[in-house]
Order: sequence, then C-alpha cells, then structure tokens
Amino acid sequence: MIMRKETDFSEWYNEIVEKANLSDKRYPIKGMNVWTPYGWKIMSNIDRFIRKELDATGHDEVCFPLLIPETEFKKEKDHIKGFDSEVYWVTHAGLNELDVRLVVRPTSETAMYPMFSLWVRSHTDLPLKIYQIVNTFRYETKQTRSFIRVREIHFFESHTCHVTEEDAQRQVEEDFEILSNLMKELCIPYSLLVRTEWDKFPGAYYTVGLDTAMPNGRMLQIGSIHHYRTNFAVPYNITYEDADGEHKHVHQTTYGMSERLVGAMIGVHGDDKGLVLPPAVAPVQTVIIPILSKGNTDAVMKEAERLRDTLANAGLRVKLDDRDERPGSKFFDWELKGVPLRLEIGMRDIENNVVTFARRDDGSKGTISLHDAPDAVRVILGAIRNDMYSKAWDKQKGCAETITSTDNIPDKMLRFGWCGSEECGHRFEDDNDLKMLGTPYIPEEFDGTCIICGKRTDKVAYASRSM
RNA sequence: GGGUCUAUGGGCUAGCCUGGUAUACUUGCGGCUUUGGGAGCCGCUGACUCCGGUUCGAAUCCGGAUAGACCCA
Repeated sequence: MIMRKETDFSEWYNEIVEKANLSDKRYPIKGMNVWTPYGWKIMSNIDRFIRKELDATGHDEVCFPLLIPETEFKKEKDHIKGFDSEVYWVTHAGLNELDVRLVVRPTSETAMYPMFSLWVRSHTDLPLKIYQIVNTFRYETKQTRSFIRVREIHFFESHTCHVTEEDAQRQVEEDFEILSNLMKELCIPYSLLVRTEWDKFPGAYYTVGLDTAMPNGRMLQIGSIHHYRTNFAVPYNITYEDADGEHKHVHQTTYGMSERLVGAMIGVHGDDKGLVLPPAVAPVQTVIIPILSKGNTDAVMKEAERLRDTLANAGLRVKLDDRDERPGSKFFDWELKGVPLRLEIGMRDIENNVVTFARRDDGSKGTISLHDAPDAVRVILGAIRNDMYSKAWDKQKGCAETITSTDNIPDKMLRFGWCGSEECGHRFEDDNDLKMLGTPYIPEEFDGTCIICGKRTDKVAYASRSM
C-alpha cells in the first residue's frame, strides 16, 4: 500500500475511506453513500457527544418530519432563494399529483417554525431550546466526496428562541463553548469567521462559519452558528406575550454540524498508514493482539481473554483480534483502521507480568503492568487525546498566510486587508478563484490597506480555495 | 454552468484498436502448515453497468441512459 497524504490528498482521502471501510460509495445514487458499521460507529460516537453537550445545556431532543409543504417552505423570501436550486421535491403520492408539493428538508427551519409559533405563547415558554439529529437532503451539482460533499447529510441542528437579541447572543456564546468541548474530544482545531453578507445563511442576521484546515491547504467548513434576530419569527409569526401583556417576536439562533466532522477527522489526523482516530470516537479504543507460537497457544489466549474482559469491565471499548493471521498482518489492519492503542501479549510478556503497547498517533512503544492495565490504558488514551489535539492546533496556527498583493497567491488560508465593501470582496473572489471565509469573530488588530482598492483599513479578512 | 476521460467477479486488473474460448493478483469459503511487523501450499465460489442499434455472432463497433474520476468557469 502506498499512500501519500501530503502530495495527493484527494486520492489519499478516497483510498482511506474505502480501505478503512468507513463508507460504501457504490450505492447507485450520486452523493448518497452507505454508512458501513465501522463508519457509523464513529458517527454515532460523535452524535453521542453532541447529545451529551446539548442535553447538559438545557436543549431537548425532538424529531420533525422529513417533508415540508411548499407553502411553509416559501414563507421567508431570502431562505427560499438560497435553497431553491438544491432541494428535492415530492410531487406525487401514488398515482396522484399532489396539490401542494412537498420539499425534502434541506434544513428544518421551515418545518419547525410553524410549530414554534404554536408552542411559544408566553415569555415563560422562553428560552425554547431544541435539537434534532437527522438526515437532510441537498441536490449538490458539484463533485461529491464521502462525508465532505454529499447529497444526503447526517447532521445535528439546534434551534433556539429567546426573549431578546441579547439573550440570543448569549446562546451563540454558549454554542462556542459546546463547540470547544466537542472539538477537544475530536482533536480538531477550528477558526471562527463571520461570513460575508453574500455568503451568510439565507435568512440569517449573521453567520459564524467554523472552518478547519485540510492538508492540501484548503479550508473545510465543519459547521455554522447563526443569529436570526427576528428574520424568521416575523414571517412564521412566532410571538410571545411579555409580562406587560405586549406581544413580541422571538429572537432565534441555530447551530449545526454534520458528518463533515468525520471528513475533518480523517483529513486532520490521518497519515500514510491510514486513519488515526481520537480515543473518544474510536469504535475500538484498544486492540489486543495475542502473539502465539507452537505449544503456548492456549496459555497466551487465556491471558489475552482475561485482559480483554478486565478492560471491557472497566468500560473501555476493546477488541481481541483472535483471527488466524500473523501478527504483522493484524498490526497493519488496525493501523489502517486508526485504533488509538495496540496491546501485544505473548509468552515473553506474560513471564514478565507486562503487556507491550504501541500508540497509533506517534508510533511510540513501551510496556505496562498487567495488574493495573485498565488505569494504564486510560492514562495512555488521555495522553493520546491531548497530544493529538495540541499537535493539530500547532499545525493549524501556522496555516494562515498574510498577503498584501494578489500576485503569486499560495494555496492555503489567506489573511489580508479588506475595506469591507461587497464590490472589493466579489472582485477578490472572482479574479483569483477564491472564496472569502469572512472576518474574525474575535477581532484582530490590523493596520493596512484593502487588497483590492488600496484604501487604508483596520479590517482583516480570510479566504481560501474551497474544498 | 462548460469540457475531458472511465465503467470487466467483493477489490484491483488483462483483453477492446483488428468482433468468436475472459487473464493475473487479491478478498471470501474449506483444508494443511505457520505466528514478536503484510506467511506458504492445495481446492472452491465469483464478473463484461443498463437500454437500443449493426452483425450469423458484441466485453470489444455505433447511439443513448446511469454512475464515477478529473479539468475549467
């Protein structure tokens, strides 16, 4: 197997997805792939974390219907303009043509908000904080890629309603905290950029894009947080009665991240040997490889099974690889599949009361005592998580390059002065085949000139080629 | 949005130009031997994307559909 992550990222990515068996692309609809068990376990582990975080911050899980009546879908003008060209339509039921066509949800604002209008009556009903983990559908015309650009998208979306704009803003801040907790487990670095006016979510007041750098220098959007103000509450008539008996529109936010997180994890952590999974989401956190030889098979297997049971009882996701293969072959397999920690146990180890371990993230090896294996394994997994996280951040920090002219633009994340006008923004994008990612959410000191018009500016913007 | 290329067992692939018997490797299944970094031998299962055309005969030639890869906007 020859994999070259740094030089042929695109090929490398496809090869990893196929060989590690994360997804089966052979389903005969473009952009709709089958989640195979290993890939789905990873996604489910991510979902589990999302549930934990959202539940802990007072969100309730719900599940809305997949189909949305055209009449509801079209209530918010900008929203429909943004999604018109990429939704699937249900036009028939059996042999009959439908009077009101149905949209297969591309996102659930227009499904939820008519119900919100019924649910929210009083200021005591607020804040309303709900989320769902479902699949959505968008008709992508561009080239598709497993997890990164698909037509059926597995994602979570949280929707909140608040009394005031300030309350809604506080929700956005809470979302950043949830994001931070989640990314620590997935070991993925990210930047927070306020999207340009022409790139914000259709119908939003503002959008914060969450981006992470891929090895080919391009930025991958892994999620977004939107502040809607009352932009949806007005057309959907979501109002509450305040303490003074006055009826007011709610202020709303949404937050969403998708299966792209899996794509980001592959891209950020993988290497030429295959996947590298963060311990929190790895379907198998540690694999035990028995080293057998003639005459000691039973003794070693017995010890290996005991080790497996001990670790499993301690709550670790452990697998004993008892296939009739040579150890080397098993090493390659599990490295390809990204298992964070490998334990080897043979006669030599048993005689010394130890287990040999090998870390997937940095390749380091050593031994741990058989007696306190569960604690030792937990410590190593924790170290793997921390090292993966900080290593990934170090890499991302160096990834943005400040440029002052549009000559010889490098293929990476770009930082530059921007006067803020749409005209300059569009020209920058069109002339250089780049996508503006936006301006920093957390303001950055800047003193320079707009890269297009040359006007003095203290505003800085980011851009990159899109994936 | 525009263009180029591709489609053969589960995976990878030979054959296509010049029409007639489909090749190797790998996976899977069974067996023997092996096991501290991709083991070896034997046996078995398993394929020409779909629709139409040309032809006595099509994986091969022609047209279309579908799916995939890449390039440009």
